Parts: sequence; C-alpha cells; structure tokens
Amino acid sequence: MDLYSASDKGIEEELGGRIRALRLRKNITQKELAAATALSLNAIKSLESGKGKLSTLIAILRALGALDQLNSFIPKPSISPIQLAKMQGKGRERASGGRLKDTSRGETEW
Amino acid sequence: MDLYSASDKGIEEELGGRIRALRLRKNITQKELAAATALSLNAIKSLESGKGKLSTLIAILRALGALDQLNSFIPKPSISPIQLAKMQGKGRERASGGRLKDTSRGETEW
DNA sequence: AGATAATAGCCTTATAAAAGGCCATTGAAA
DNA sequence: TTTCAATGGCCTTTTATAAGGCTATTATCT
Repeated sequence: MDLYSASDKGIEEELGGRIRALRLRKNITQKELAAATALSLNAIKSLESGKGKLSTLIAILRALGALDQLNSFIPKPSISPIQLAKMQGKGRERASGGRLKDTSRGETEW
Repeated sequence: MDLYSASDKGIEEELGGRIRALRLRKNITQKELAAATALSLNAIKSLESGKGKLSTLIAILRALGALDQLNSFIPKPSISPIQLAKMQGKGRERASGGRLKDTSRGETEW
C-alpha cells in the first residue's frame, strides 16, 4: 500500500502495526517492552494503535534494537551543487524573505 | 553521528533538525507549513525542536512531500523462512506465553 | 479442551503537546 | 546598513497522551 494514498490516520495505524510486528518478531510482550523502556503499558498500547509522542516511538525503537531505521528515515538532506554554491558554506537558516508582492512564492528548485 | 550512541533527547533533536532542513530546502516558512498542515505555528516550532506527536510528524512530512521516507522507516518486517513455516499463514498475534519458569525468555531467533 | 498469560478497553489523575497570542532577536533582502 | 519577515521564547487555555489500575476477552501453551 502506498503511503501517499493513505490518510494520516491510516499511516499512523500502519506505523503502529509495524512496530507491533517488530515486537512480536522478537517475541516480547507489551509488558516487557514497557519495563524495558520505562514507559507505561498504556503508552505501548497507544503507540501500537498509532497514537503517541515522538519520544515514545524513539524509546520503543531503541528497546527493540531498531533505532538504526531512523537513519534511513529523514536522512540528512543532500544538497544540490547549485544550492551548495549559493550558500557559501553556512547554509540557509531561514526560509526566503517574503519581500515579493506576489503570493505564489515561485521557487527555483535548483 | 551514530544514533545508537545518542540519547533519546539527542535523537529527537536530530530528527527535528532534519525536518527543518527538509523545510528549508524547499524554502518554506514555518508559518506556511503551519497553514499547509492545518497545524499551529507552535506545533511546527515544537516538532523542529524534537518534541511533538506522531500525527504532527506525519502531517508535516506529507506537506513537505517527504512521506515516502516513512517507508524506509519502520519497514514491514520481513520474516524468515522458518518462522514463515511455523506460523501457517496466520502469523503470531501475541508474544509467546510466559508459561516457562525461567525469566530469560530464551528465544529461538530463527 | 482447559488454563492462563497477553492484550483490548475503559476510568481517573498527572503531564505534555497544541492552539493562539505577544514580544525580542536576527537573517537576509533591498 | 537599514528594514522587516522569519524564528525563538514565553504565557494561558484546551486537548491529547502517559501513568496506574481494573475487568473482559482470547490466543496460545499444556
């Protein structure tokens, strides 16, 4: 299933399901995972149903030994050569000022 | 930097930073992103500092056109052939019963 | 088939995030 | 260098998650 075609809610549920699958593959109970993460049983249940905080997700991934998957996730964005040229080293710290009159914010992708 | 060696808090901040980088690469302001996601400006700020809910992360990734990164993240765990054999089709729905006396929960990885 | 641990679901209280607003700072455009 | 949008930081109220507990259901072991 393509994630783009799913609703946000659907994606949350899919994510929760994958976390659960990860846990079951290691044959760990929610209770054990709660103990390992110092989180409540409720927090584990909630995350597996798609709800929860980022910090909860991270703690669980660590306990499941799956933290490395965060590296493929949201990788440090690689920059294009031309952008690299524009920003001499430092890199942009703010989005472009909206000093233009138009609202289209026409951007040069490269 | 290896994510495993980082603290949970460090990981949250790293994630937030990458989201921000993603946004800046598109030259989108926090305000614009807030409008695009129907989230508050505060929610955007918070997420870029590492705090927030899963639903917030997903909404932002969608608005940034980066939802596909969720696929590399937490992929559907692939199962080993032997496990595939054990579970005839259905797949395990609960972690193994703790009917054993020991607490080690010695598991057959394969 | 029987027994029971694993999980779902709901409740209450505590804590954190989201929403909306205001002011101070500053990167970047002009 | 001047100017102002973009961002950070803090505050208050609202809303959602976390924590802790209890009961009902059922997958899985024996």
